[in-house]
Amino acid sequence: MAALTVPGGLPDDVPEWKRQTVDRSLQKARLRAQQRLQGFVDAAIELMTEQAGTDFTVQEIVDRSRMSTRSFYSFFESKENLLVAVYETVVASQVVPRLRALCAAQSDPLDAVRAYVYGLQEMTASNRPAARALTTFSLRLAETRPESLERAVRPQIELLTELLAVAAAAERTDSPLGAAQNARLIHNCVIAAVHAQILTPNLGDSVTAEELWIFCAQPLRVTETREVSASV
Amino acid sequence: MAALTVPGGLPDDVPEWKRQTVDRSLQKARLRAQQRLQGFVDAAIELMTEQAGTDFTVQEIVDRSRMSTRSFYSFFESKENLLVAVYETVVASQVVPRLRALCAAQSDPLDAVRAYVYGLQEMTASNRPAARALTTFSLRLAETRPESLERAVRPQIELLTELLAVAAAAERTDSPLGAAQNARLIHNCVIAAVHAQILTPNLGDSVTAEELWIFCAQPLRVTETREVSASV
DNA sequence: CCATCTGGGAAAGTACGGTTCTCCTCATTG
DNA sequence: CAATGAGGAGAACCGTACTTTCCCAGATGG
Repeated sequence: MAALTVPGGLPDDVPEWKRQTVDRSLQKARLRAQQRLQGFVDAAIELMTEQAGTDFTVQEIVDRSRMSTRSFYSFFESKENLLVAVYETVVASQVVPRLRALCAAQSDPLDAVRAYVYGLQEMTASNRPAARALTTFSLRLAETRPESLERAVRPQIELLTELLAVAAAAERTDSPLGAAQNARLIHNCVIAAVHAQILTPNLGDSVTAEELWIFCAQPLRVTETREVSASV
Repeated sequence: MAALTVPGGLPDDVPEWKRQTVDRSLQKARLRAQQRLQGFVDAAIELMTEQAGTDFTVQEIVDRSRMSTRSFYSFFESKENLLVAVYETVVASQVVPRLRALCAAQSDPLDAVRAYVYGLQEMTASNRPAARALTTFSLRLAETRPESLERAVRPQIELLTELLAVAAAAERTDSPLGAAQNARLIHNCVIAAVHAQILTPNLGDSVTAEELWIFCAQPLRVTETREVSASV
C-alpha cells in the first residue's frame, strides 16, 4: 500500500506558500525518487516478460535496475508489494484504456459490451509472456491479498458497469439483475474462462470467445430493438 | 502424483496366483503404509481446520501425526503434494457425493441443476475453516499446478455435465452450447462467485445464490414445458 | 537362535530467497 | 568547509522446505 503512494506527498492542510516552497526544494528529490521507482517497476516488467513469471529474485530486480536492495526496500515494503504495484499500473494504464477505446468505437451499446468481452478475453488470454505472467499473478493475488486485487480490478469493472447501465437505459437488455451484479458476474465468467484457457490450454472442451459471449449475453436478455429503433 | 497412488499397487498384467501371493505377503506392510498415509492426511486436515489455511509447516504435520520428516517425504514428494492429495480426497469423497445426493433428490432435471448450483455455492462458501482453506488453496493450485486442479475437479464437472445432458435430453433447456461447455461455464461462474464472496466478504455488490442461479440459468434458455409435460 | 537386512524414527544439516543491517560515499546546503 | 542525510554495496540474518546421516527394532532366512 504505502509503496503505491509516491513518496514526497504532503498533507492537504498546509499553507499554500509553505507547500510551494517545500515543493520546490523537494522537486528534484521527488523527480529522482519517481525515476528510481519507475526503474524498479520497469525492471520487474522486463523480468516478467523474459521469464514469463514472477519467480525472479529481488536481487535480479536490484541488479537490473542498477540499484541497491536498501533502496528497494525503502520504496516497497516487500517484493509482493512491487508486484501489486506493477499489476495496478498495467491494469490502469494499459488494459482499461484499451478496453475503453474498443468500446467507444461501437455505436450500439450492446456491441460495446461485446467488444469488452472479446477485448478482455483477447488481451489477457494472449500468449505474450507479460500478459500470461500477470494473469497468473492475479490468481496468487486473489489468494493472498484479495483486497489488492479487488482494488486493482475495480476500474475495469466500473467500465463494464457503465456499459451495461447504458445498454439497459437504451432498453437493449432486459435483465432481472442490476448492472453492477451483471458486471461482476460477466467479469468473473470472462476471467475464469481466460484462466482455464491459459492454464490448461490443451483441454478438449475449452471455451471459445464466441461461446463465452453467447453464454454471457443470454442473461442480459437481449431485446431485438434494432428494427424498431431503425423504423422510428 | 506418485503420492496419490497408494504404495503397494501392482501392474495389471501379473498372473493372478502370483499377485495373490505377493499381495498376501505385503498386506500387513501395505496396511501400515495406508494407515501412516492417512495419518498425514488427517493431520493436514486438522491443521487446515484449526488455522484456516495452509500455512502450517511440515514440522507441524510431522509432530501431529507422530511421525518423522523422513517418512513424510517417503510418502509425499513435497508439502504441496500432500495438499493436492488432501484436496483431491475431499472433493472425491465429500463434495461430489453430497452434490450427487442433492441432485438425485430432485425429480425435474432442471431442479437438479439448480440444486447443484445452490449446493456447491453453499458448500464452498460456508464459513467452516476447512472449506475456506480448501477453496483458498484451490486458487494457489490454479496458479502453480493447473493440471492437478483440473484433475481434482473433473469428477465434479462431469456430474454437472451429466445433469445438463439429462436436462437437454428432456428438452427442459434449449441452449446453443453443448452440455460440456455449459458445465464448464457454469462451474466457472459458481466458483468465481464463491471466491469473490469468500475473499472479499464485505463488498457492497456481492452476488447472492439466487442471483447466481438466475444468471447461470438464463444461458440454458429454460423452456417452460412443465404444463405441457403435465398435460401429456 | 543368530545373522542380516530393511523400513523408518530422530535430528542435524543444506539451500535458497526475502529481509535487514552496517558501513561508507558523496551530493547538498547553510 | 563542515554537517547532514540519502542512498549504494553487499554481508548477515532468518525462516522454511527439503536432505542426509545415523541408528535401531523388528522381520526374515538359515
